[in-house]
Amino acid sequence: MTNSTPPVSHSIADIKALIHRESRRVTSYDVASAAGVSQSAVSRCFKPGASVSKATYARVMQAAFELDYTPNPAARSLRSFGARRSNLIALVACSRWTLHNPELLDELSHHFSLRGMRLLLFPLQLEAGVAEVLADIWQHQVDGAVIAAPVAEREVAEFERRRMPVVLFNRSVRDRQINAIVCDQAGAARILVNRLAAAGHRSFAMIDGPATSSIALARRRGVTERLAELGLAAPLHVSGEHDYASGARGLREIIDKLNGAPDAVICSNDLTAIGCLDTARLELGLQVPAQLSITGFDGIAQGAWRGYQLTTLRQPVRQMAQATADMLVGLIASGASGVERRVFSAAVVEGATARLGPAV
Amino acid sequence: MTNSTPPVSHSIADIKALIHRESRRVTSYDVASAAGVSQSAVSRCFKPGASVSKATYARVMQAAFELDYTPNPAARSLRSFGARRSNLIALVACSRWTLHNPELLDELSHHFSLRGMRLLLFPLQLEAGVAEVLADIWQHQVDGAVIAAPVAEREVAEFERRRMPVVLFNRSVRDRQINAIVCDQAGAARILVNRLAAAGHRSFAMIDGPATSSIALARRRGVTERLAELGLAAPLHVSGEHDYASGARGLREIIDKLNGAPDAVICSNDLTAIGCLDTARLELGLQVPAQLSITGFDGIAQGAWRGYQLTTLRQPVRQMAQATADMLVGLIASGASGVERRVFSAAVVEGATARLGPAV
DNA sequence: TTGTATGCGTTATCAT
DNA sequence: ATGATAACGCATACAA
Repeated sequence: MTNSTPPVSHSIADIKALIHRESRRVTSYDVASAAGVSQSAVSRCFKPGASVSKATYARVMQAAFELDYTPNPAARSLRSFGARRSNLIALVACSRWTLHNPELLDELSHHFSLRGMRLLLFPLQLEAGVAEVLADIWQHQVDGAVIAAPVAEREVAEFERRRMPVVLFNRSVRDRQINAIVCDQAGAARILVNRLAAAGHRSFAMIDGPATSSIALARRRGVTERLAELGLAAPLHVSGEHDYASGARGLREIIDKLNGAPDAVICSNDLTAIGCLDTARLELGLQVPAQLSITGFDGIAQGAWRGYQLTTLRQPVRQMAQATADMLVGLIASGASGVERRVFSAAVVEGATARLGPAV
Repeated sequence: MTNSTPPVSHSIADIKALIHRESRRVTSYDVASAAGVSQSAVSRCFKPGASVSKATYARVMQAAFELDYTPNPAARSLRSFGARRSNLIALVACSRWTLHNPELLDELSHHFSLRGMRLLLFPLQLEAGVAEVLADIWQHQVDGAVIAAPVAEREVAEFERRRMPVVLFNRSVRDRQINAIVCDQAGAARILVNRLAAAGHRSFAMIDGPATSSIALARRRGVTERLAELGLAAPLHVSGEHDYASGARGLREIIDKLNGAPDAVICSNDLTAIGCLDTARLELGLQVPAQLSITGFDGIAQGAWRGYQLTTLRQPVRQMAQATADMLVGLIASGASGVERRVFSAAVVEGATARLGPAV
């Protein structure tokens, strides 16, 4: 009895040489040839739960390993109709918000990773609209999208027409119900105003965020409405861009217009608040919070730095990110179209830059 | 005379209905049918520089627009041999470094966008290796990869075998030449030491970065070697993780071990330096830079905040990011395998947290 | 369990 | 300039 190789199989070396000569990638046919089986057998070995004999499976996997074979996802997604998933999620976000919230990107990619999906980045200029990247998103055949940027009703309709699942992160669209994970900005703002008012603050100023930001809008609305309800004077609004410089510029403008400092400056985000705080203490020599209370929104890491201990409203970013991943993955898996909106609450971080009264 | 439709073309509405009924995506055949041309004609209209008549082009594009047609990239990449591009770039990076460098992500995605490529995120735990995401990278058929994380020689070999272009960002691999964009960390460290020594500092301590970080290693090496060359005592090294807390912990450990403050603490990055600075001033009541000089590395935005004005070494991140995109796109386009290494220099940011002598 | 044959949507080649 | 047709690599229905 002599040793014999399987009838049709070629040697690994020969196949590698062939592939190299033709300068192409390894295909399932190559693996089949190396393992002495048919191409469909190889395909089955890579499909979880297919019916393959132990022996065949072992031979195929061995050959696949030696040839560095990976199924071509393009061909795979081309073939299977229902399952043509790219496992790609588009993340459309304004650089500012996303990048100054390391936690967000971190947590989002983590939770999507756990489900075998990866984030494809579509960064926008500060508060630019998603319109400019829409075409690109279609091109890349993503399975779904997370949008943390201003969206118009028209654009949401586009996603719907193409049946692409979308979850809005901390954004909303006028006149349209859409899946979203949000933090109750207005509610948080109201609580903040309550506690500032309870501590005796009477004159307020606010450094706003970008005009196109629905987050900034909601924060402003919450502040303004609650102050009115409490019978306090409307706050002085100055514009800002949610960055450090806006805080410095904003405070100077406020003091200029009021001919002095108000009791409290509510900043539309933490970065602005930090800029405001530095200017108040270091440039204007104001005692914070003794002479002037300064608050932010977000709860970014820098706010907790020893020199700041910013009084702010912390959004549960990690939970929100997880909820976003959960929701989007669910939508992709089920193909469902029911609209859901999950609202999280911000928590007051007492910090040391504002005098706060007791919670009501 | 009755109204008549063109011979072969069907109405947009009919086609849309058909597609909806069969619950599938729009294909070039649909567009062809709507425009009354062949499928090849449609294909040509989407290929830049193909020969199509004005009239045909217009009709096809109109139909494509009305049907929301986008060429299927899977099918496209399946067919074209040389040009089977996914237009995807893998960005493998440690969350810490990437996320605390908004500029990096910003600039990288910007420059790749200009060339029609998008970043696919493969974030790693702090200083984890790329091994764990390798399989995922192959799966996604990216055109190339930017790696800003620790890589082993073995892993680089994998990329080479699969002929996937790679550019290392601010990293290097032992015993292997590989395309890279780097900043001369050791050189920068030497310059820093020169200027600190010139200002009279004699006793040095250093808060290191993660042991696996080649950046941290290079910085430490530069500091140590230059101090030795100048005949000064070796610095006290304490470990750190390139974060804010490490700076605070590190300084306490240094003072504990030395029974007092050294002349200068060189921190392995800005975040650490800021933590160190806050602790020195606010917890220990030290005068910086009068009693103690503190320096960082990187040149992050927060270091320039009014309260810090950190003395540091600024890496030209934007230029480096652009160079990275240039190099990787070049490698992908040419298929070349020549190894290139572009080295940038860091610039001293004088700041206000260290006494510096004149540049030599 | 295994192999054969077919189609996914596109681009490229070749006629016309 | 345009249309027919052959791949591309894989998954699957079906036959064996």
